[in-house]
Amino acid sequence: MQLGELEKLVLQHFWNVKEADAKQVHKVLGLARGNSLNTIQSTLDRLFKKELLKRTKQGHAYCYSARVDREGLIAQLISNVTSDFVDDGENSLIAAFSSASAQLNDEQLDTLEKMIEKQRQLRKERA
Amino acid sequence: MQLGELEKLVLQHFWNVKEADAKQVHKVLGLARGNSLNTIQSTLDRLFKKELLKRTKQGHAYCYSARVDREGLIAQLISNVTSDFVDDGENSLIAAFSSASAQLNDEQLDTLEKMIEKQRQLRKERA
DNA sequence: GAAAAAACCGATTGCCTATCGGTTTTTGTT
DNA sequence: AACAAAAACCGATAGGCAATCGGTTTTTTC
Repeated sequence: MQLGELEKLVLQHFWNVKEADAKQVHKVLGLARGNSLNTIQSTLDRLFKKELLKRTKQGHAYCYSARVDREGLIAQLISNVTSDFVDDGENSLIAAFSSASAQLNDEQLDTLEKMIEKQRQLRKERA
Repeated sequence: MQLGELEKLVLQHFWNVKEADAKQVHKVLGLARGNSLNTIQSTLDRLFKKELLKRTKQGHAYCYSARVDREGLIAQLISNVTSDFVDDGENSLIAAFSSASAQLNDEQLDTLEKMIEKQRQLRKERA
């Protein structure tokens, strides 16, 4: 799946704003870029069809919100873009990690390992 | 950077074959898909311009070979596709790892950690 | 120097994002 | 119910990129 500039901006907007209708998004993003309300609406619709946004009819207008969080989208994008180069079996994200780790230097490997620990910690706290 | 189906096939070919000219690639990949030699040539040229293949004039014809290995390409693709969503600072690959790790379950975190160890081991052996 | 091989050029198709204008549908108000 | 305003929907255009070739020019090789 291919994301354009405006689509990316809109997604990021919804990681800050929880929910908004086309008009509101237009006010925040569209005006600055000189987009018409229609352009924003189309983009919201495209993102909805891509299942990256959800929406509910809020009386008058669709109220959109993120369907995936930033981490989820990143993971999905990585899987998409790497799946053809990776013998999956189960998880192309893991496989991609594995492959890409060859590109990291020692210091970066350390960093990565620390992040794994941090993840584990987070989960313990939530348990 | 955007890769099409044929481009991916060609890249994978060069991870097996070290080097080949258009004719040879066509014989192996093109005929099976019903592509003309020209189509293969164009694709090779596009990949060359994208700096994913290198080539040298081998007397008569260009002889192509991979400029990036599989791991390098995967890393590059991950960086490309995630860089807009990640506060880089230095390495968008690391940042992407970090973000995407939130999507892994405990078992997958273990797997990932083991891979880091394996990487380290590999490097020790090479040192 | 002529035939064959390879490279190069330019055009077409197909897919996708961006962008809107205009029309239809929905809603909210008298 | 009737109307005006708001929102959704439809369809069209433009631009970018992969895929695909035909045809022409340039190199090679006898």
